[in-house]
Amino acid sequence: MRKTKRREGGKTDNRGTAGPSSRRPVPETDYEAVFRDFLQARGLKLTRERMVILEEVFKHDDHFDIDEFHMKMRKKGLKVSRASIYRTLPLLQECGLVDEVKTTERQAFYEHIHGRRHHDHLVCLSCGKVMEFYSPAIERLQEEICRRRRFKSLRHVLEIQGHCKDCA
Amino acid sequence: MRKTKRREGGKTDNRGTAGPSSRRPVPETDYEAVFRDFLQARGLKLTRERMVILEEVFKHDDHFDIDEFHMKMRKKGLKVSRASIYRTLPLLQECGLVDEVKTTERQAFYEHIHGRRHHDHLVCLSCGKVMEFYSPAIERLQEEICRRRRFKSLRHVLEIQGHCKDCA
DNA sequence: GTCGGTGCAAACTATTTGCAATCGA
DNA sequence: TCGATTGCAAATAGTTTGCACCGAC
Repeated sequence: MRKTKRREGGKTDNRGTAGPSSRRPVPETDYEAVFRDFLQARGLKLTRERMVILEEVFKHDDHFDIDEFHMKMRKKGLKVSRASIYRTLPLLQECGLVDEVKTTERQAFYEHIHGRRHHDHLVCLSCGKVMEFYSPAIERLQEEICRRRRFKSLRHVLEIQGHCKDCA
Repeated sequence: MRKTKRREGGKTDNRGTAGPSSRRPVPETDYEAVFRDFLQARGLKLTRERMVILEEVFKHDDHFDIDEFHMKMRKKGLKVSRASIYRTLPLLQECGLVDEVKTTERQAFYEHIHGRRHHDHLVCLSCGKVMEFYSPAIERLQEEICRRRRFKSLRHVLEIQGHCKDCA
């Protein structure tokens, strides 16, 4: 075994992943369009692998790491190498579809952010569960701090570690 | 070269690191006593290496990573292996003298916290400068969030990334 | 047909660990 | 003395990369 797995999760897709064969006006979900446009604008190719990865990313509604992600795809019979995943996720990040989530674990975690609001995390050190929260007040205070220091904030990471109510 | 160095920094010590030969009532700085007591309580030995590392840690007034730390020691002629540093920092962390700082970089950063207040960080993505800040209001809001979720908070990491006023 | 992309395996980077020699209590 | 600690080198773990073949445009 490679590491301490965090939750299994990854609920199945329930966001309209209508196949390209459906209604005329919206032949593809918007994240596909975003990625497609991004690739085109950069002169990059739209490969089968990239699309498979994109779809899979949007089927995860929570954080995932690359190893877990890769294995899940293999189980489904989707053949994409780990290297391609490592090469594709940064692209998805660049076009704003995916966010890299920093946790205390060694490896990187990702989550799709398209259509989701920014949020921060509560991480349970016992069971590994990750909960999201969002505090407008904290966001505002952070902006205030940056303004005072004349710091141009681009992103932030707020992770609270401890024990969830089930593990306490 | 091994990695993208963050600032060089590490201002020289200006906190009373009075040599053990100074005034009678305080023959050693308190962090030394803390470490000594901790080791004793755990039946661990006070070795030359551990002491050298401890002293060096308290000479850094900002974040440092292990590689940088090790090289700085070698330049000073202090012979301690990287392995010992890797083994000693967790001890210092356990006794509350040192904190591991999570950043977006791959490697771990450390900073001594003894006698310092908890604080969070502003990290400049251009020059790598790290600024500290502390917001009681944010701390309070975090506690509030944890209380509502019945989450027992043990620590948190808040890092705001962006560009400092010199790099903007 | 032309590059860019893919998969594989080897390379890298940060960290951990087994082991024999060494050292503190 | 005796077990804990050290340094070294080898082992891990996550990620990146060189290269030959393949496929999107």
